[in-house]
Amino acid sequence: MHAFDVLGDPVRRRILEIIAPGGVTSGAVTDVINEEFGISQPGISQHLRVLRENGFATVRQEGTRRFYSIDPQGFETVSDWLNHMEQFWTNKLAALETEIGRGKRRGNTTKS
Amino acid sequence: MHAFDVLGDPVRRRILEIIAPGGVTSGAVTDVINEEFGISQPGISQHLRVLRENGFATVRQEGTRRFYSIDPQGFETVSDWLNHMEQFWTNKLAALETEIGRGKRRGNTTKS
DNA sequence: AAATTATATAATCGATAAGTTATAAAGGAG
DNA sequence: CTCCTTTATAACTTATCGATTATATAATTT
Repeated sequence: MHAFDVLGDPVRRRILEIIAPGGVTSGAVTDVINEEFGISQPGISQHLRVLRENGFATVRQEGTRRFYSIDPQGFETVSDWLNHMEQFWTNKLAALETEIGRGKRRGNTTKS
Repeated sequence: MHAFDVLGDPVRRRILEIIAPGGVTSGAVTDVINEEFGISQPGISQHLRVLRENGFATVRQEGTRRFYSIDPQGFETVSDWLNHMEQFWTNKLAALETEIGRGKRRGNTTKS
């Protein structure tokens, strides 16, 4: 499974947000995800597995608990590809914003 | 379909690379993708549609040809989320690199 | 007008991902 | 040792995605 596919799932993106501070137990993740998405413990465990196996999460086991943290590895792949493409879309975006900033401003809220 | 899912497909990522310079015809895209992935014209057309409908590509029609270019919009979504998460994984990455740079390799537990 | 070129859409099919329920494994508590 | 707790895995089902073939649309050429 490609790194982008891993991030394609909203549950997995949410899990990454939850474990971002680091050292979050599987159970804590399960509580939040179950509350927000209504999916079962095994379903969540499988998402955690996907994150592990694709270098987005690391685990530290302590007794019966498993503490999850973000693994930067997985992010590198997506970051690298985006950086590779970035010159193209950021140029376009910058050009677009300049255009807007010049002639046709109406209700502009941002100072620059 | 979420922006990350759009980028999850290798064919679509390749198409974006191809149209990155801008003003590339559907036919030109088809030639390259067909050569590299061996998939048919309709298959490629459908990928172009996904890119269009999700704000990753724009089209300019001229006669019977359609010229594709990158639309920065789609990238913004993924970029925003990654920036939102970035502090967590870049900190970790930086820490990791510093550690390696100092030659602290004792107790190495990387899975590789 | 008919044929050709360029591209998109429709219908369909097979693979796979994401969920479910049921169960296993393994560490503490009583 | 037996019973919870915590987490993971297995087996299965269903929905969705990506491909194919066939066809439509629309501009251009003959």
